[in-house]
Amino acid sequence: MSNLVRSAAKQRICDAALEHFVCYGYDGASLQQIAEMVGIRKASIYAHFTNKDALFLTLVEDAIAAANQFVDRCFAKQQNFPGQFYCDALKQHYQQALHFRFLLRTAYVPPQHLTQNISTLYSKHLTRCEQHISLALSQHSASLDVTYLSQAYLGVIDSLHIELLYAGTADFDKRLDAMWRLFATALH
Amino acid sequence: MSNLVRSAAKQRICDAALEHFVCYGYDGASLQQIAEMVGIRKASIYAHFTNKDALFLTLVEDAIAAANQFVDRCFAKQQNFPGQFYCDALKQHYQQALHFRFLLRTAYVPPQHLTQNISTLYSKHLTRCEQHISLALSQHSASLDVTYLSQAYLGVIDSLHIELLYAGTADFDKRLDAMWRLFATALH
Amino acid sequence: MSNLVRSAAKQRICDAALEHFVCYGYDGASLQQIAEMVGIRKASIYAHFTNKDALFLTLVEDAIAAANQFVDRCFAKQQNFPGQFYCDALKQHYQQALHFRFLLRTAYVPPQHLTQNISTLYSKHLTRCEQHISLALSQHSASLDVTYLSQAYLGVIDSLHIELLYAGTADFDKRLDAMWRLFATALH
Amino acid sequence: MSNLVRSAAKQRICDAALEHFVCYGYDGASLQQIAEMVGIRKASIYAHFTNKDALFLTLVEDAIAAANQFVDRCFAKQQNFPGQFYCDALKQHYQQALHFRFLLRTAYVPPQHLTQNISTLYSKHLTRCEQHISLALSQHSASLDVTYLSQAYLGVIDSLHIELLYAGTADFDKRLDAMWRLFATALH
DNA sequence: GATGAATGAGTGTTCATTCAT
DNA sequence: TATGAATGAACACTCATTCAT
Repeated sequence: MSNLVRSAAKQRICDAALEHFVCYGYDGASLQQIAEMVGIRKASIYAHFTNKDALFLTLVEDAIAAANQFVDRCFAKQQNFPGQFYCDALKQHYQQALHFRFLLRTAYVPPQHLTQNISTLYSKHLTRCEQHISLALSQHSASLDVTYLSQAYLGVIDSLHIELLYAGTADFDKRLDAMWRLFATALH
Repeated sequence: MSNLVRSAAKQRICDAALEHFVCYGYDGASLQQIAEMVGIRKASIYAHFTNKDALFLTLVEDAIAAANQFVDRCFAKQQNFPGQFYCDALKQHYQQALHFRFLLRTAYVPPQHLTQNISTLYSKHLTRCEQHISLALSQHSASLDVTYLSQAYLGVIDSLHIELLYAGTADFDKRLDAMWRLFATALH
Repeated sequence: MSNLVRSAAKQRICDAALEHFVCYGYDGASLQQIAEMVGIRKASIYAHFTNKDALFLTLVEDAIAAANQFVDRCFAKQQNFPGQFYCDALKQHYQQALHFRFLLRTAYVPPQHLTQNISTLYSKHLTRCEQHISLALSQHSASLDVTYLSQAYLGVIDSLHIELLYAGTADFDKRLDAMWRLFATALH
Repeated sequence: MSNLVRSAAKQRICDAALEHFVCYGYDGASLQQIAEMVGIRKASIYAHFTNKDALFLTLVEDAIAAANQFVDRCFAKQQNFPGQFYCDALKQHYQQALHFRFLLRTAYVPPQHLTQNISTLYSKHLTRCEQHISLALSQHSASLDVTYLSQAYLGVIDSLHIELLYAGTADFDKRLDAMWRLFATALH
């Protein structure tokens, strides 16, 4: 949001850092190794970010922004059932979007000293998801219990997220089928 | 499994370490601080555990064992619907059992170099959960689609876990109501 | 001496650096912070000074020049007793002239690798002070032991300097009264 | 005061650090170089001191304690004039006692962030000096203006200190003669 | 079983300085 | 004249681990 334009060098640092943080988490990550991935010296990172926290939080903000865009795009599509497109798109999204993997592990298990910041950012994303599903449900059928179903949908989403986070895409389809069948049943 | 009996000193280290790991995770934790919590010197930890990994994995095994006991006990109870007791007990369990919090964050976001070990241990717990719910479902009604509902139940559980991990117990009841209503609907 | 005229930017750097060095000393000072005070980038300092040493020594020279001017002006005044005006003016001078504070701490405790340079510069100032007081003493009364009293006067000055350096102006009057009474007694 | 006994290794660190700090000051000093002087690794210093500040402040406390002992011993001696022995002993003390050199530069020009601590410690030493000279003066002659002469004596001391700090022992005798003659004159 | 002392490797971070622009 | 980016060197400090006692 703040940095619409990012220098090539800065972006390369972000890309490398994202990959590294996905792998090792905040505490397990090392600026030295990130610098090596980029092909620069560790000190050069500080020409672009004031410290490790700033770099990490930049990635969090990026990931949140991308997550917002993703959910917006999914709910903008024409779909048979409320929220179906998002669920169906999750698997491919997880495989392609590194920042999504980053966001999952970071939102659920943030570094202790950044818990507050990250929670504030992520909760906004959750609210946006809730608004999307609420609207879609109310448009789908006037007789639905929107409050209950919205909560249930968010629970379904979390369930799919965890499947990806814990097991990757291997058994995702099975989980998706089960959870969606659960949700679709409740829609009738 | 290996240590049925544990010296008082060793147990005190485990207790402190558990609390510390829950707070900071494997990489963010420091043996120095754990020793301080116990009131011993850092080097003394090595009189009980060969290294940080061994201490951590001991806690993982403890947590898994406790999780197994917990799920066993829950499914041993008389219950109206399959798996209902476990869901209802989660909130209090989370508040009381530190090893449960530990297990959640550790299973979903393990330290990179222990991913394999932890996954192996946790997947056995998952299998046990699956067996419990499968049995309960088949005993509840012969006409149920056990395979589907078991998967759905595991998804529901994950959803509740994440609610606890991310938001604690604050909004847990809302999530529990929604997810259980979803599941109960599918039982009919 | 070298730069009779100084660009506005260069002078602003000098002003900020002086304040910063007064506060933190050579080793404790950071060009980064000095640049921030001026509102420029760190690299821009190098458009005006070849390095940190050059900047620092420029300030030393400035401070010495100002100290010379100050002692010259003081001894040019009509005064009841030799050197009295300088002593009386010290307190206000310390409060107003940052370069005086800078000179005190720098002359007495210089950075190790510049000790020689600074000592050379400052000793010239000391000699000038000695000449002033010697002349004033010999003009005051032909019967005075000028050599002894000059040395004593320099000692009195150092004593007042240290009072300012260590305790600021809080208890300066008390020290000034005592030292001047000592010196005045010796004049009779 | 707190550590009556100090392990040999810890004392060797103190000795090396004292010498290094005398030479380079707090900000100019490096734990790496101190460790090299001792013949240990940098990290080993932290087995004895929690950080650089703690090491430095230990030396300050040592130096203050030694300064207190020194002034006590000097004023315990039989002397012709109040405070004469201390003044006469300063030169040799400066040559022999590294902690005295350390105390001079540290008390007059302390590292910014420790100014408060050091000032508190040093001012107690100043008070002790003042009490010594006050007592000696009042015992020397009932007709003396003890308040004025005590202040003057402290000024004389500062003057001698600065001579040592700035010029070492080279011209000390000249300064001592002049200042003491000044003070002795005032005693009559 | 516990610890004081030590250490090699590593941390994030700051430093003064350079250089192409 | 100014600066964005980079860098080698150094910084204080923490890490898990070892070992003699």
